[in-house]
Amino acid sequence: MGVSRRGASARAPRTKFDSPASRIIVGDCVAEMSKLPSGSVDLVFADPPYNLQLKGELKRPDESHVDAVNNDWDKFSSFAAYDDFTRAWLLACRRAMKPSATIWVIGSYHNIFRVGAIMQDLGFWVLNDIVWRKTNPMPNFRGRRFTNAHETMIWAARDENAKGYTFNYEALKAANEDVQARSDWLIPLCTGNERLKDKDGRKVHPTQKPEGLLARVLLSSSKPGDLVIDPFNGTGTTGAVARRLGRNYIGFERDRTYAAAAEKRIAAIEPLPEATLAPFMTAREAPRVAFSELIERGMISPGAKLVDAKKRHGALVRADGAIMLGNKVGSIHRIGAMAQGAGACNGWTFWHIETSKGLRLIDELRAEIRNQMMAAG
Amino acid sequence: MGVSRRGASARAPRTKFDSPASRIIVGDCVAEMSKLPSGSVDLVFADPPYNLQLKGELKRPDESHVDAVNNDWDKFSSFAAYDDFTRAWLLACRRAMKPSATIWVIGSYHNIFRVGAIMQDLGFWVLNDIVWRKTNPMPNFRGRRFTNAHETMIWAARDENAKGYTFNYEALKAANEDVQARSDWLIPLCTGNERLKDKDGRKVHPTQKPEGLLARVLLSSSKPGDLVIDPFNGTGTTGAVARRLGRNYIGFERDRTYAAAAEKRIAAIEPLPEATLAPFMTAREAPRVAFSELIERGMISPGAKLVDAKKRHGALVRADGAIMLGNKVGSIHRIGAMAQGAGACNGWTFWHIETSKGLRLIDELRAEIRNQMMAAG
DNA sequence: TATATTCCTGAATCAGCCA
DNA sequence: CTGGCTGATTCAGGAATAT
Repeated sequence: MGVSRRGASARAPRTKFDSPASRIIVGDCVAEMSKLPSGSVDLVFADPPYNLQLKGELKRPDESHVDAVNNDWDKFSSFAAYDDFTRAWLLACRRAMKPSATIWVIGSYHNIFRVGAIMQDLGFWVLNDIVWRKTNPMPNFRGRRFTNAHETMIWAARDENAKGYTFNYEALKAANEDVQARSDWLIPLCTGNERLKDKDGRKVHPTQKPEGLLARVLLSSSKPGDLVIDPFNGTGTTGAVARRLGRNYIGFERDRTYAAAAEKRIAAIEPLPEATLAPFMTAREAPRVAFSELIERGMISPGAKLVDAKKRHGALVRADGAIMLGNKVGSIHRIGAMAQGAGACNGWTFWHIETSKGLRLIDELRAEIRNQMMAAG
Repeated sequence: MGVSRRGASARAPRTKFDSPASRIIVGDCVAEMSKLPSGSVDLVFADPPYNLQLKGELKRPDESHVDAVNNDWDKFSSFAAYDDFTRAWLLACRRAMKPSATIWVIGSYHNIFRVGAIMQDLGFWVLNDIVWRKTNPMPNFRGRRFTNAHETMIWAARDENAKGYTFNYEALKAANEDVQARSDWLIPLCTGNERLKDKDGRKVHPTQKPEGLLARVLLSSSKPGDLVIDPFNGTGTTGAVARRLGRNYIGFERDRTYAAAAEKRIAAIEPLPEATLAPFMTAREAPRVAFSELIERGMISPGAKLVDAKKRHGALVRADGAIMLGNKVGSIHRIGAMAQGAGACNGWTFWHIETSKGLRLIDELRAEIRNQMMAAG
C-alpha cells in the first residue's frame, strides 16, 4: 500500500499532548482520498500541476539554460483533459471535507482560471483569492511580458452556506500591527537550505513551495489538532509545516522519490510547544454570559439604574434580567438600540452602572464572571 | 444611433498631428462591436460586470450603511447565464481585434476565473495576469475573511501564435528604476475630484476605475495613434486616458446616463503633446541593419578580418556579407556561436574590426548607420 | 490662517445559535 | 428550515468642520 506512519493514526483525534500524526500515502490521490472517511478533513491544501504548456528551451541572455518544469506529471493533452483531472481530484477532496472545512488551491495564470471556474461549478464557495507576491521572482528573459512576480491561491468553503469555518482573524490581525490581514502576501521563494536537494545537489522537486507560505495558510485557517491533507504532497512542505504547527497530516503522492524525500523531511521536524500554538481566546469564542447572571451573582441589583457613557439615557434593571426604558421593556441590546434610535446595539459596551468611583461598564462585570469561569476550568 | 463624434473618424488612421478621435456608441456592445471592421482594433480594455451575487445589507461596525453594487446590470440568473454573456462579448472583441492586438479584462474572484477559462477556451493566449493592489481597499467589516485588497486583470493575445503585439518593455523598465515591470501594481482607488459625481454629489457609477490603472495599461501595451475600444465604457475612464495619451477610442455603453457623463468627461481632456508620447526607440524596434550594409557603405571591406574582444578567434569578411571561420561560412551570429561553441551569439556585440586606434565593435558601426537613418526621417 | 478633529466612503459573494 | 435574538466587527485617505 505504500503507506508509512509516524506516531499515532491520523484518524484518531489528537489529545492535548499528542504529537501530531503525519502520513504519506503513495498512490493516486483520487483513489486514495476516496478511502478516507467522508467529512473527516478540516483543511485541504493543493498544489496541482500547473499545465504550463512550455515549448522548446529557454535561455537567459547570458546563454545559460533555464531549468524549467518539464516533468511528465505536468503534461496534459488538452484543456479538456486538464479539466477532467481537476474535477476528479476536487470532487475527491470535497467528499473528504467536513462541512466546515475549507480548501486552498495554488496556481498560476496557466491553470488557476480553469481551477477556479471548476471549483465554482462544483459548489465550492470562494472566500478569497490570495496573491503570493514573490520578493525574488524569475525575470522575464525575453522582455516580452511583465515579470511574472506572483502566484494565486483560491481559498474556498465547501458550500455557499457552510457555517463555522476556521479563520483566525484576531491572531492574524495581532500579528500584522493590529491591522486586518490583506489578500496580498509578500513572501520569498523557497531557496537555500530550505530547498530539498538530492545527493548531486540538484533540486528534488521543481516547484517546492516556501514554508512561510504554508505557515500563513495553516495559521490563518486551521487549528492545532486539525486534520490537514494535501493531494499533491511533493516534497511535503504542507506536511512539514503542519507537523511543526501541531496539525495532523495526510499527504498523497504518486512518485516514490518525492514521497521518500518528504518522509525524511517531515520526520526531522520538531513540533512547536503547545503553548506557542494555543489558540487565541477571542471575543467571539469567549463563553456566553447572560445579563441575568450579573443579577444572580449580586453584581447588579434589581431596580438599579443603567446609563450610557454620557448619561443621556437611563434604564431600570428588572428582576428577570430585562431592562426598562420609559414603558419599553427588553434586553440590554434591544433597549440600547432603541435609546440610540439605532438598528442594533451591543448592550454590554453601551450600558454602565453608577458606582462611588464613577461609571462602570457592565462589560467589565461580564469579564469578571468569565475570568472565574476560566479559572474553574 | 446614439453615436457621437469628436474630431476625425476613429477609423481613419491618425496622422502625425491629428487629435485623437473618441466616440461613444450607445447600445449593446455585442451588436455594436459586430459593426466594426473585423481586424481593426489594436487594444481592448474590458471591465465587465463582476456578478457579485450580493445578498442582504451590510453595515459597518458603526452601523453605517455600505453602499454596495446593486445595479441590474450586475445581476445574472446563474453561472451559465454569466458564461454565455461572457462568451458573446469576448467573441465580438476577438473578431474586431487585429491579429497583433491584445486584450485586457479586469475582474475579482467572483468572475475572473470564469472569464479566464472562457478566454482560454476561445483561443486567447494569456500573456500575464496582473494584480491591481489597492492602497486603500474597503476593510472586511465582519472579520470573517482577508481584506479583499486587490483585483485581477488578464492580459492576453488574440491567438497562441500571435506575432508582433505591442509591449513597451524598455519604456516600462526605464520608468521603473531600470528594473523590469512586475505583475503586481500598487495603485489607489478612484476618489476625490477624479470620481465623477452627479449634481447631488452621488457617485455616477459604482465601479469607476482609477485613471492611473488605465494609464499603465495603455502605456504598456499600445502606441499613440492606436485604436483602443472598451465594450463596457461606463464613465469613460478608458476613453479619457486614451485621449490624453493620443490613442483613438471607441466605447460601447447601454446606459445613456453613463454615456452622457463619459462624453462630457472625455471632451474636457487635453491630449498630451506629441513629444511626451513619442514611442521609446527600443533596441527591438530600432531599424534593422544588415551586416552587408556596413560593406556597402564602405565601413568594412571584403577581406577584412573580424576578431573577438580577446582576439582568440578571427574570421574573414566575404563580399556577400557572410563571414568565414576556417572553412565554415555563415552569418556573423552563426559563426560567432560556432567560435564559442555556444548555441547562439549576437554577432553585433561579439565581433570587432582592428583599427589604428585598437579594436572597434561592429555594433558601433551599426549605430552610426542607425543615426543616419533617424536623421533622414 | 493653521491645526485638530470628525465625518464619509470605497466592486462585499461579511454570524451563529436556539427555539 | 425559518425566525428571532445575541452581540461582534473597519482601513486609508480625502473632505468637511471645529478649535
